Amino acid sequence: MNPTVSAARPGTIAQHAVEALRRALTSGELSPGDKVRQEEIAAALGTSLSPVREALAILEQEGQVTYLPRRGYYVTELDMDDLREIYELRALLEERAARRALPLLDEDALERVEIAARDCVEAVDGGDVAAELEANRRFHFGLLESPGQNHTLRVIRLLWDSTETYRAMYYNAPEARHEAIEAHDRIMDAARDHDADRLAAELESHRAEALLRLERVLTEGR
Amino acid sequence: MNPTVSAARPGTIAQHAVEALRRALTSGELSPGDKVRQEEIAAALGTSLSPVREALAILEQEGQVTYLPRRGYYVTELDMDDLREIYELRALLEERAARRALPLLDEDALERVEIAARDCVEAVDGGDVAAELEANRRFHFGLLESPGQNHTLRVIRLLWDSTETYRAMYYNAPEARHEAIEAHDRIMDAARDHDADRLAAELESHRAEALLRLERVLTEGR
DNA sequence: GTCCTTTCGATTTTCGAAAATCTGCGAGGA
DNA sequence: TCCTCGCAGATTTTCGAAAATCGAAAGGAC
Repeated sequence: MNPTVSAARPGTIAQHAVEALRRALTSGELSPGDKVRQEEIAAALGTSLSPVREALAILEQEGQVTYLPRRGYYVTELDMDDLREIYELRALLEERAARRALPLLDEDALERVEIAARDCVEAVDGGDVAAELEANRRFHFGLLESPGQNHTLRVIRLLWDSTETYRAMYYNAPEARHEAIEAHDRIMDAARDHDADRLAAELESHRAEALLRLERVLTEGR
Repeated sequence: MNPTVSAARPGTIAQHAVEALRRALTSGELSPGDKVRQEEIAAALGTSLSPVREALAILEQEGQVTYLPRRGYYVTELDMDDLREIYELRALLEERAARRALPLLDEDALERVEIAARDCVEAVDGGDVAAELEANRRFHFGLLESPGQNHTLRVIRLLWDSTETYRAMYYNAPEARHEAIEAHDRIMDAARDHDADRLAAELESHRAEALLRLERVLTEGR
């Protein structure tokens, strides 16, 4: 009935903690190698340790933090080899998923992707990295979602999750974000034309570009 | 000093709970669709709820249990379409991983795989499904492990984890287990010869056989 | 008879504190 | 000087109980 009242009912505190930690990771509050102090997080969220711990257990499975028993959780550090491997896996799985999904994309689905693309533009203009990351995901997964690919998408999502921290790093460069927008246009075109080969090629070059930028960020950052 | 006493010192209680839950899943104590009562598990392990919850959060990420906020955890149910999709993904990723690892396998690595194969035989003879599952994993991952494939293996492990419950189901049939042993011999031969094409083909037929048996178990079980 | 509300026991979720373990530092000895 | 040992504070891990929520049964109202 009342949208403003019922809005404040998403899930558990643990889920809230997962989201908060994700934000901390993408905003740079937590950087690769940092130790994650449970009490600190709990205090910042105004909760006890239990939900924080559950959230960390989840993020550990996603590869965003690394767990050392009785020593705590640390923000996962990836080197260029890790990123390359993950991007190769993504290439393999995403091309396959995109080719399967493309013929099944109806006007509705394309519409949603289009909206996601626009949200990307908006987020870039507003300089909102978090919103950009979210809309970017919506864009890419919108192209892949199709019946019978749930597990494939779960795996791809895992790969995205484990590199989210680093993706956020290069999105801080404005020119990278603008270039991503243009790539999205080309991808969108190919999707609208239902041209699988072109779509695959555009997605590949989009990924390759991202990897290249990551390399730059990583080598100069160190 | 005392091996029986000092044996109980691997990790945290939460990790212990993960293993216990895995055992319950593969032994059939917990079947697909079952609700997992936290208190029940905690009582069985003689612990409080916190470690159980953490364990469940981990298994949820692996896909072995499904979480419904404020309603609890349920053992994940997979249908034939799910299993087919997961096996296709495995085929894609494992062939790639095997081809990359094969040239890098040294005598030591092959030795470890050989031992795993023997442990499989032993477990089959002893009728120990849990030991068979463990040795079987050691066998297959021993062929894939190689530098620069950590993330690939992480993904493959995820795919194995999410079907572990079902793999345990068909390993209850003795003829399936003996057939697996023979397949392992052929796979081992190909690996020793460093014949990538033959290895890939043998792995593929091993997987296809497993999927076929799963189909039988699933259709008659229902 | 059907639909809606109320209530109760069961279960999940969160808390706050106790217990266990780790890290860093400084004293004592080679 | 370098190393080992052991203590003190910080941090993680686990516990036991309180709070919140859910599902189902019971009780009306129409």
